[in-house]
Amino acid sequence: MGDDFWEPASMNATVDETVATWAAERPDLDFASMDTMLRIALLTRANSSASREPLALLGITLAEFDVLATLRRHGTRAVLSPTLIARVAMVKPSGLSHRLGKLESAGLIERVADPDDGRGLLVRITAKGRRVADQAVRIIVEGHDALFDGLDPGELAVFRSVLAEVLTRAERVVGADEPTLQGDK
Amino acid sequence: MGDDFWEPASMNATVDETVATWAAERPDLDFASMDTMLRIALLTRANSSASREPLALLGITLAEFDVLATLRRHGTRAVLSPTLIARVAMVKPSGLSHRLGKLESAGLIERVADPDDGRGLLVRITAKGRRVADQAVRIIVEGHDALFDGLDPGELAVFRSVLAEVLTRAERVVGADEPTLQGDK
DNA sequence: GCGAGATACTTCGAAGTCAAACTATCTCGA
DNA sequence: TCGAGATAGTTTGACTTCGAAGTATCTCGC
Repeated sequence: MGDDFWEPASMNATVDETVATWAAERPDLDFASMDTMLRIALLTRANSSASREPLALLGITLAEFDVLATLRRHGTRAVLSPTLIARVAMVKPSGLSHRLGKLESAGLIERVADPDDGRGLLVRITAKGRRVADQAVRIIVEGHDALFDGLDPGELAVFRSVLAEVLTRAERVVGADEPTLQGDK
Repeated sequence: MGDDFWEPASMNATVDETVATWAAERPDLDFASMDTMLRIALLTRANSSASREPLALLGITLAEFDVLATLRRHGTRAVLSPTLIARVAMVKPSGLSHRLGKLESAGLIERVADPDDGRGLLVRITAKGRRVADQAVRIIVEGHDALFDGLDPGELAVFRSVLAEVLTRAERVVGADEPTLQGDK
């Protein structure tokens, strides 16, 4: 093989190439599942990439959107504790403090003392934060829709049911060693 | 709704809850695609999590496995340039230097000067690196297989074809703004 | 009441990645 | 042959996240 067989290459082609080279070196293994999981990983990555720029225009990162969205979708006047937000957003409390700090500096949220618990805080989204969240979620949803628009409804239904099943299995695997699943790096 | 409705919660349930709360607050938007993409993102995350521990037993991280695997699957005596590896592994050259440094310290790879290009290096996997890569890929493949084992072949075929189509679309979207796709944070 | 242990959140330090700057070398036209 | 511009790889600095330690406050049995 030459060694410039690597043009920019599409993601689908990258997966094909990866699996093909593995299969040639390790004919004893079946790489069909790896093929699928590689595509899923690349899809996740591409999707995150695609969101980054439009969100940056709104002044937030995807990580910050996660937090802002959690607040926004729980209602206009909802107040949530950092602990709760961290659990839903699947971030460690230590990481959340930083995100909340940035969101607060940007005037998108407010932290106030919890009147019922001297240790606790309550996080509330501001009017500005609500506007940003509403614009952001529209962008996110449009991006997602573009990926599935026009696909055969029957095939899509199968896709979703298989996905749910696989996710259930993945959970069981992770949960086996580790009661709470978290971070991937 | 109470505010302790958040037990550990399964990933599928987390997605259901997220989409349901969004739908309640923004009935003007359709969250079906977000539902699917959330599950895909969580699956990616869970899958990475699941690999981390077994790979740690072999003394490598998932990121290092990416590099080691790239070398391994290109043949026992293949020598690749860092630039090529970075492209295939979709890492910036700056990030790759660090990974190669760690792999070299661990004795899993070697970097030698490229005889044909004074600027370049050639990276070669060592015998030890090959052993680690072979053990690691078996672990990875077994993990992937567990996610799909026993599913209906017809449904799986549909799942894979939809996935490939969606990945193609994702690529087009990203590629529109950005010639090379990369990093997700 | 009181004190031991649990819980809420933050801060600090370590690790990993990217962008940008830097050094060295190569390519190619004049 | 020379030199301008491209290319290979590393280094540095900024940023983000996690784990662990730290501070403050709550809970509950005595």
